[in-house]
Amino acid sequence: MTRPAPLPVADLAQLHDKLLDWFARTARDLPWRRNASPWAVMVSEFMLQQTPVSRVLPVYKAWVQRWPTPAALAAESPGEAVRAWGRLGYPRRALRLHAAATAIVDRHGGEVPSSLEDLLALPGVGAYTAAAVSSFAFGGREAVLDTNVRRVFARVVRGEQFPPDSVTSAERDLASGLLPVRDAHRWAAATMELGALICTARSPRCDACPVADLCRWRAAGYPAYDGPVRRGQAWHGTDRQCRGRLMAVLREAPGPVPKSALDAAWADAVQRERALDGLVADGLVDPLPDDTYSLPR
DNA sequence: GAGGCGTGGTG
DNA sequence: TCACCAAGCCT
Repeated sequence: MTRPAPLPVADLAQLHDKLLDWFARTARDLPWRRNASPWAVMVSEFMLQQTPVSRVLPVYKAWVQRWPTPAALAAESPGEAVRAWGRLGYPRRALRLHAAATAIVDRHGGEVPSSLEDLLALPGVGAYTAAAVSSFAFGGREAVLDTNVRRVFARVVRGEQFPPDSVTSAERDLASGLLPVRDAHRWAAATMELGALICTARSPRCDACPVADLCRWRAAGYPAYDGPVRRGQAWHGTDRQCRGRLMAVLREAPGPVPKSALDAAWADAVQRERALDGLVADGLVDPLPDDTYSLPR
């Protein structure tokens, strides 16, 4: 695998200046960017994992109003967190955010920790979220590698349409090497914003791109992605769809539901039982002694 | 490391 | 229409 030549220092300086300037002029006014507390930033990052901004906005606002601190969330049942998660998807995130709040109260006196190590030790916090909270909540200088940043760097620096399937050490090294000495947290937000709004996966708006003149993918004539075929996520008829139906029944009920209510949500009994067992194993559903089911208490 | 895990907007 | 895609994490 040949590596692209490193970006000349002059080009790197231009990249920094142009992108930071573009971001300063055009950044979206998102609530978690408006002097939000570290906890609010963490809530937004959990919600934004694999979920678009537009769908996160209303749920985020309700959450930070209802649970303005880790202690406030930790004082509730995990089931309330799952219910308030609504239709954001991946409800295990709600469970993990609740567990993270509890850990923050237990281990950090109720204050979101600022070190990468402490953040990574929290449930539901991986490499991306730890770096994002460090950067956006505390102004830390960390390489923030999300799907947007990876695509931007693949194109602008490596000259390729898409990054590899999973994060490589080469990508981490590249991202670290590109970090500006100052304003690294703005750089992180700017590269994410460029990927989200301009350098998009399907139809990039190169005419509006502030660094189009530096982009190696553009200079190379937009060569098509040359790598393994990426598998789409199956959905119709899968256990995931079934789990979603069962969770919807539980979310919408005010309390425990009879087994019959779950049975009515999915026809295939074998698959339904398997999915329900999985939800119980995940801690998303509590089977009660009277043969009813509820969100975890 | 590959696969499982929700949901809805979009080209 | 219907795959594809979206600020990943965990096992």
